[in-house]
Amino acid sequence: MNLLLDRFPKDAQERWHDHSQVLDLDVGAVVAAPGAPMEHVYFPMNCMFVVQNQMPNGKALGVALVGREGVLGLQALLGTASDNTRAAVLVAGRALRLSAGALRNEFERGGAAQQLLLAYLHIALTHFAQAAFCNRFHSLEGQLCMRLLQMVDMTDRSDFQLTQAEVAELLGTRRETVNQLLGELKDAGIVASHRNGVAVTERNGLWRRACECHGVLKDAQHRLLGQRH
Amino acid sequence: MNLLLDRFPKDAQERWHDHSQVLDLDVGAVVAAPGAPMEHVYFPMNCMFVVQNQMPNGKALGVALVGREGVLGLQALLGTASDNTRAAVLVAGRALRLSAGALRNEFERGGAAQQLLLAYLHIALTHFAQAAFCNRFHSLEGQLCMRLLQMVDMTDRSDFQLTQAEVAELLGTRRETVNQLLGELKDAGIVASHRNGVAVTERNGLWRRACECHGVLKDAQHRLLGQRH
DNA sequence: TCAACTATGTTCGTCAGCGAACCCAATAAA
DNA sequence: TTTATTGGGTTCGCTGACGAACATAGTTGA
Repeated sequence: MNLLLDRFPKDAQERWHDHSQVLDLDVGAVVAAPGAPMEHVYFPMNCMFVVQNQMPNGKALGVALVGREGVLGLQALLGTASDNTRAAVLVAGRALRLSAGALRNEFERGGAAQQLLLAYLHIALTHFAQAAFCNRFHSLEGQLCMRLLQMVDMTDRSDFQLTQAEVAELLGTRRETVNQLLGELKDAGIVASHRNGVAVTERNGLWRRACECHGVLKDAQHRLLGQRH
Repeated sequence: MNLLLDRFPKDAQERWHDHSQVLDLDVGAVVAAPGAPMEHVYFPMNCMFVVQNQMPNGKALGVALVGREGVLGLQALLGTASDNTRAAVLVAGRALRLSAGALRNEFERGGAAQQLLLAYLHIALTHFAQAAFCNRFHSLEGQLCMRLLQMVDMTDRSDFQLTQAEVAELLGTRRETVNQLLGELKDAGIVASHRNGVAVTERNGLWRRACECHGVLKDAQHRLLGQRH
């Protein structure tokens, strides 16, 4: 059910069996917080996570979205130290949760599993670097459309339960600005927004207004993991 | 001479001996380009690199500085595929260049060397995520001061050979804006700028105007690698 | 059913940084 | 020396996004 998990060798998946559970996650659930070492990693099955960089003062910025083509929490591989990463559920659904220890053991065996994890670290680096670029050069409209597009493509849903304030935190902007932007998209017939939710009605319109990062990240996914067009 | 290299086990360093050379690098030399897989990694001894995210259209943004406390090019570990990373020499000097193959072999042995490389990957992720945050929230003045401060701290020099256009490319802005900002810093007696160069005259002034990222990145370095004050 | 809360809409002034179009000084090349 | 090139300095108008201060509408619960 998770495209990345499926690519791991069968024997690795079997070894993980006793160290993993399928969880049902609600919107807003926090699965990683600044200062708390990761004890699990999460393979989204049909849900989605936001990875944020959150500073001590509380300000946060979304730096990547993780859906069924990825995994959340590879920091667990990199040592025990914590960082400023925060992660929360953006789209409710199921995810497979695996203990950091089991992941680490598999990694240390080397082989295909290690390769795959390293490749996904490359993806993570690419996402973060692209987020930097995007925040420097791209308009908030472009960013909003790009993120919505990612959400649609990564979940095959078009209706999302999230408030304008949550979108604002994803983009690192004010709720007022999000309201403004969503208003324009609504006028253009691209989204419909009800209380506590946004529904994408015309994916193409989003695509036209989204910044180039959408394509860049899709390409990277394809190039580094050889999956999805 | 390189703080990270020093921390590798002696036997690893010996194994690397035949696969590495000390190079003298000039300002502007390009050691990594988008689309070209990394064949070496570089441990700066007294020089410094900029890591940029460069898009196909040429626009680029600096996402990290690498000095004698780090290493450039760990993508070489993550697979053969290339990404949008560009890296160039920002401060001239010496660096130890190691073949990607030798690094990879050492990594696959596991043990302390692997741990250290993974920890440094964590640093790289932190730098990138922080760059995203910084470009979203911090003024260009704050960013410029932060980068200059990093340059001073990472090289123990205070005079840098770089044009305003190069600084502009580091920050992802226009040369005119850099001119503006440097003018203000000059008026405040914090830097002196001659043709083709910027000299920091009052480090404290920089520190006062630098954005919080300076401290964040220093902390991360300390926390994740346990080195430097 | 009235109050408290949560979420959405809207407006107005302000400003950092952009884009474009310049001129001038220093250096390198002829 | 004269010319060409490279780098520094400045100006003006514009605009995306911020900050603050609101008004309104659903929703929960006492």
